[in-house]
Amino acid sequence: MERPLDDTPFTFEEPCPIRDVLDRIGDQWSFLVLTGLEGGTMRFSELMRAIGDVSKQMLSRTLRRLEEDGLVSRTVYPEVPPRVEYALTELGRSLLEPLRALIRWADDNHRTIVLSRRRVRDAA
Amino acid sequence: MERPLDDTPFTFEEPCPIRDVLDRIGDQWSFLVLTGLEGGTMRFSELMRAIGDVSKQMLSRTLRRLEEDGLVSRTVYPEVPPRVEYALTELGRSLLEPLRALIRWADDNHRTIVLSRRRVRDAA
DNA sequence: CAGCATCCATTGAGATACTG
DNA sequence: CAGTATCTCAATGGATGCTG
Repeated sequence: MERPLDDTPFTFEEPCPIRDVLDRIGDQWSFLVLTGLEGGTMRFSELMRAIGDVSKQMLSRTLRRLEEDGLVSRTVYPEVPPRVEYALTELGRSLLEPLRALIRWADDNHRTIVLSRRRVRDAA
Repeated sequence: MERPLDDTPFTFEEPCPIRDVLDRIGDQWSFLVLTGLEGGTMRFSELMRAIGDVSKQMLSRTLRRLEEDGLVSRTVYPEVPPRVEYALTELGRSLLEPLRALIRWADDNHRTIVLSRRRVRDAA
């Protein structure tokens, strides 16, 4: 919910910074795009191959949103055939830091989570 | 997508730990619940008030999943009226660490993101 | 109080086809 | 090559009412 229960006329753009950020990187692809660009500039099709199972539809949408948020830059080279390169901005790179901490945690604890899930399932 | 494009018979439960974790905390409420429990044990209705705009439906679902994953513990006191207390497990508390780094980043950079978004919108 | 069942609205995401 | 447009389906999430 963007709005509280009552209809107080909020003047802030976004009620909660963290929700806003998590909504973005929490979607299916933003995170993968961000980490995919970690190594440097990439073209649309390169990103597509790197991620593997993303449709151009979703990759396109995701990149556009990341660009809007200023996390990713987009450079079009007016050639034929067209070439478009994506890269992390300074802001995007800075987000990678806390993201890496999360990745590390996920790697370290995923097994435990899967086992916990299974235990619950088996009990049911 | 849980599966790659080809139909290689994967035997792993979950192909990608990070996606799996982000799917969880990336949903609308898990993150709020986790941080809500940061201060210690809380009852269902307390959590509800603390978060503010979550329905009991969603709070219930969220807690159940977090419990399944072993991030939150649930203790039922057989009283009338019933009392149920939720708390972070050791695992849950450990997740809070990298999460806090993300929160910090969000706080620090949210303004920049909002401004970037607006700039793009205004240009259009 | 806690929380499940049901129903409904919104959004996410895939497939496909078309364009500069 | 790098997208956009359209359509469709599945998953998320909200509202409400009922129960132990």
